[in-house]
Amino acid sequence: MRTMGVIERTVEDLRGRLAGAWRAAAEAGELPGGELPDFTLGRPSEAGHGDFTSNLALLLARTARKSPRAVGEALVRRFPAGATPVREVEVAGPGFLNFHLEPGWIQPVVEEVLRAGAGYGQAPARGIKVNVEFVSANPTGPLNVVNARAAAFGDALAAVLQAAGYDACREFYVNDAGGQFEKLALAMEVRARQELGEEVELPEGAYPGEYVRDLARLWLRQWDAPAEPALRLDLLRREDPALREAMGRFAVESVVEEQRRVLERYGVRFDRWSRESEIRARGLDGGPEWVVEELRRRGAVEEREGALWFLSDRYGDEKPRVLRRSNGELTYFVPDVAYHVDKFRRGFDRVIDIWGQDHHGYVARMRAALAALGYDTGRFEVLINQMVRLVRGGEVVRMSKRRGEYVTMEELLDEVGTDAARFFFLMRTVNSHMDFDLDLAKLQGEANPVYYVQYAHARIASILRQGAGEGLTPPGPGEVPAERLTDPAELELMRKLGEFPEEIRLAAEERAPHRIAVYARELAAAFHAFYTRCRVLDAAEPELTRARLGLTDATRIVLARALGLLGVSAPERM
RNA sequence: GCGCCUAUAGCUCAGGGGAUAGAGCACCGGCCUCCGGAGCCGGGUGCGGAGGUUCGAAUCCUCCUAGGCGCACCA
Repeated sequence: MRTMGVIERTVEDLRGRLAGAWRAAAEAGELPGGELPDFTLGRPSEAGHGDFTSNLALLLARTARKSPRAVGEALVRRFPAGATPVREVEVAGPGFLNFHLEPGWIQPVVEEVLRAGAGYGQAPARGIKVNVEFVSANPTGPLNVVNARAAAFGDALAAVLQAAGYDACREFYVNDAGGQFEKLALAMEVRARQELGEEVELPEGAYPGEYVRDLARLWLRQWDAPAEPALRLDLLRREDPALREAMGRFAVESVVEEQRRVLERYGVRFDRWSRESEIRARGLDGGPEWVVEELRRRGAVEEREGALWFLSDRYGDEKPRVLRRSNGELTYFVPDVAYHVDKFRRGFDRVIDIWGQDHHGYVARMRAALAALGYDTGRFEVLINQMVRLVRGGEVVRMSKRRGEYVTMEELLDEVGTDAARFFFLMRTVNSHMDFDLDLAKLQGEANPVYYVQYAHARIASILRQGAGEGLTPPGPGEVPAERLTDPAELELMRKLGEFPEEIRLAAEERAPHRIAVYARELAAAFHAFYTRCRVLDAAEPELTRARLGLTDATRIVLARALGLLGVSAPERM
């Protein structure tokens, strides 16, 4: 049995008492009985409206044939005593019930945070396995800024899921086979020939990126063949499939290694790197051929014009999709289905994919395939990571992938750093297009929201250092005279601390880690306001100092945890 | 043409049925005898348009407009 946070406890108490007031009023004939409506009990939008507010009177007014305010008055008259110290319940506005509590209600939160430490907000394990697959960039070139956004999002989502009690796995799918691979391998061969001095054009079907030159050069350096260029060129011009394949493999491994390195620099570490080549190699044992046969067995395919079609329109897709082309090759789709089946077979209760906007048209067919194979598609989710435009000096930075011109993820990190990049991406919802202001992200100053939050943490660290120098150490659990914390800024800060567990839960449920970024900013703001109003270290007031040190330390814990979920550092000094 | 996403303050964005719609930037004022001024406080005729549902709509539904992205026997 888990212990509830002070806000959860209070909400439950007030809800119960409000329901009790309704029952009592109904029994007295003041209000109609029947079903209790699904009413809200939450934080009001405005400070003057109390600590909690409810819309119950508004919802009951219709069936009661009374004005909402009259219903409210009846509920207030019957409102029973209980655990939470309620100073006043007022009927306000069109009929809201506003609960004004005694300041003591929130004070236990300091104790809760100090007791839980870094585990504050951590939900107990639910025993639900979630797979989060993200980035999964083609191994044909360096990662770009959209990949950086996906990486920040996927990593933070997994962290938030873990905090919410899920068993989350971060996974990267390497498309190291199929058409893109062939294009890369071909480009390697031609680039190597160019490198050896041959005047040869890059053909249409080859991967155009300039970096393939570097890879070809690296490959040549380690090529196990006679060193004479003429001989080497001769070998390459034979266009030997095995040699080309080897070059392709070399390129893929180099690129994947490079991607892994950049991601690690970004603080993203995957639990698993799955490979399309391995899925393909499985054949009838859960591989692409198995998918085809299983769909056939279930009557979901049709032979037409020499190709094999999956009748995906029977499963919610727009139209049938090709599984095997008339030239005998499987489409990319088939191993991809096998890969998703593999995730379910590995025991994941939920499978979450983060895809780029340009793949959203692919969602319906993947869903259809899983449905046709008998999987519950409610367990499969696709989140779409929208485009990123880089803005510098008020101008959109032009990028063209076709011409191989784009800002790489690494260049982005060089320019603004990991903390700013991650925080900027995570301030936004994932499914809306975003402008990334490079100038703002680079600013080491007040304008930059990431520093605002980090500054709060550094400031706390500084206070604690200063206090330690004066023999004023933060109190442990059980040593905080929290009843001394009554300033509005202190109450607001405690309230924010209390909201953290719920924020984690909502961020996980809504797949919205940006909630944590927004929360971190709000928590930092609440601390800065507290700091300005309330002096922490005051030798003349040892009790108050102890209480405020406890609150300060609790804020440090939660700020560090929130930043940690986002993958942003929480510096002691800046 | 069809589908998905988006449209909120001058700019970048939160808010996804509740009261007077928020924050940062920018702009204009204040605030250090004192723990870090990378801070605090104050300053706002904004929900693309039109209908609809509702006691109540930025939020839900329909249509329209604008932008992005898809709609291969590519991946």
